[in-house]
Amino acid sequence: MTVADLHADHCGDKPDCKHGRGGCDDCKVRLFSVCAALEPDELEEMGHISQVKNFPAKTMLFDQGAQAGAVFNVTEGVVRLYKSLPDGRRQIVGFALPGDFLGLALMDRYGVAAEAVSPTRVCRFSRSTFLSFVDGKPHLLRRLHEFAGHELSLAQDQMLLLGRRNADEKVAAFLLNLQARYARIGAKSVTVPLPMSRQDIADYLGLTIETVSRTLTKLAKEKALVVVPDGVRLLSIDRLDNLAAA
Amino acid sequence: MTVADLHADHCGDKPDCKHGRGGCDDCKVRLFSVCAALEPDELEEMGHISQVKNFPAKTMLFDQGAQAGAVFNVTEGVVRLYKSLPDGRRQIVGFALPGDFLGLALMDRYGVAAEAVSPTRVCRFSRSTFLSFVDGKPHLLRRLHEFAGHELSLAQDQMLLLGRRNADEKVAAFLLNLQARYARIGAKSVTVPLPMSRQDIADYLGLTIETVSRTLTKLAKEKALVVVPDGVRLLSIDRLDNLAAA
DNA sequence: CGGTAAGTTGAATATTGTCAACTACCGTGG
DNA sequence: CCACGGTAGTTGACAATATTCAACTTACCG
Repeated sequence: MTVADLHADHCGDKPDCKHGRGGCDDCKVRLFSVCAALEPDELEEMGHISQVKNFPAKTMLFDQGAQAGAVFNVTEGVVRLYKSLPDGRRQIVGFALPGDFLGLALMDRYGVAAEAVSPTRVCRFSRSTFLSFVDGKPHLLRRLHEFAGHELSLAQDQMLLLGRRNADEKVAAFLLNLQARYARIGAKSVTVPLPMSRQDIADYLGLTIETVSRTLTKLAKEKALVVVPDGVRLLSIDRLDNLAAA
Repeated sequence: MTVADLHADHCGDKPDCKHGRGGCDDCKVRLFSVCAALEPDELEEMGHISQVKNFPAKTMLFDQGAQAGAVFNVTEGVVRLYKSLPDGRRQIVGFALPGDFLGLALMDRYGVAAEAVSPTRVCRFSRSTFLSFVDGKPHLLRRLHEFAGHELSLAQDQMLLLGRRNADEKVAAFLLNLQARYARIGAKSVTVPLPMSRQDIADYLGLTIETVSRTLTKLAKEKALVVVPDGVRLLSIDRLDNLAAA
């Protein structure tokens, strides 16, 4: 897993394109994903019921409120998960990175919409097939539940951020958080790629695009970071940590 | 289940007081709680491993970050779940009502703190005992996972509220939400009890106590509601719905 | 009663949002 | 290869919403 995997190479612009190569055995995210709970024979079966699929940037994986026909395991790329108000205001509730599972709740409708931020590759499972697969595999269900618990915990952190932190703190926490998540999947670096737009960041942090931009400029002036193309380089983790202080 | 059950009668001020009476059979929240997934014999066993416990208002059930020694099923009362920043800022991430389960994630540490808002009664389970109990009962684990998925969905709604709604919309959504939750547990009424303080409401909505107060006054002036002791009476659901518009 | 905690209201302030102009970047096509 | 057009991002001036600080009222409990 490298920073390069934040962008899946894809076959032209076709949203689906099955690659013959690569089963679950050499899947780069297997150990971070729900699949790590599986025995070798189960993993084999998992490979049979899944379908590799590519989504170019800006394409939608599924829409909020739609019948949940499938669940997904992200293997490459970045996905934004969001909710919208009727008047167009948008709140991004999370960015899914390689290893993340979409449709964790296993509910019959999607609670959020999902769009590829960068070219994305996923393992796709029909929801009903996946449900049958899970049935009778309590260890997999336990793993899914662990993931859900983790998601819930992240959501609660984000509530604290949205409700009680100012713009500086929000941006600092966001960058450190993203850095930590990249590190977990093996892309440890002080240069944090930001494949998502300023608007995405704003909609994630409950700010406007202008405030995000100003805050980054301010942090750059303070020598806490440098804005680079499609990312930031963190200069003073201390300074940022201090702002983000959990 | 009535509005009265939002306050548990309790034995003096002792935080623990086992009532001999009442097993799971005549539990008022059984059908709303995780227990509804259980077979009669399992329910019987559940009764044996649980302990009824009372928490007077303002007492803490558990603290953020503490070793998760127990999980709880709330049967009466209201509990606030919150996270705090080092400087004292607080974000309430949810209010638990009768039927709600605390410690759903089954993680080894509590991610949030929990305090009784009103006198509260719970079924308490040692976490390890509960884990053993769940082990080998996939239908119960499924039920817990459903609850977790629901919690996650609520958390995402709350993110949208915190990040993208103004004060009026926040308060209106909060009141309607609470009314709907009371209705689900059988306390349907246009008079919405507010056992929690204005500070609690503010910390839940990402506002200050003054803004909450002003907003309620404003909505009262608009004849959308009337502020009554320990609650509000909703006069114009339409007007509030319009503000809260999901 | 008297004292404390909770809630309301007002005036001033501040942070963030809005609107608008401007700049940088990137791919396309002449 | 450079010009063009479009998108994304930055910056500035001003406005608005919510916060802060403070006074005051009300309700509650001993």
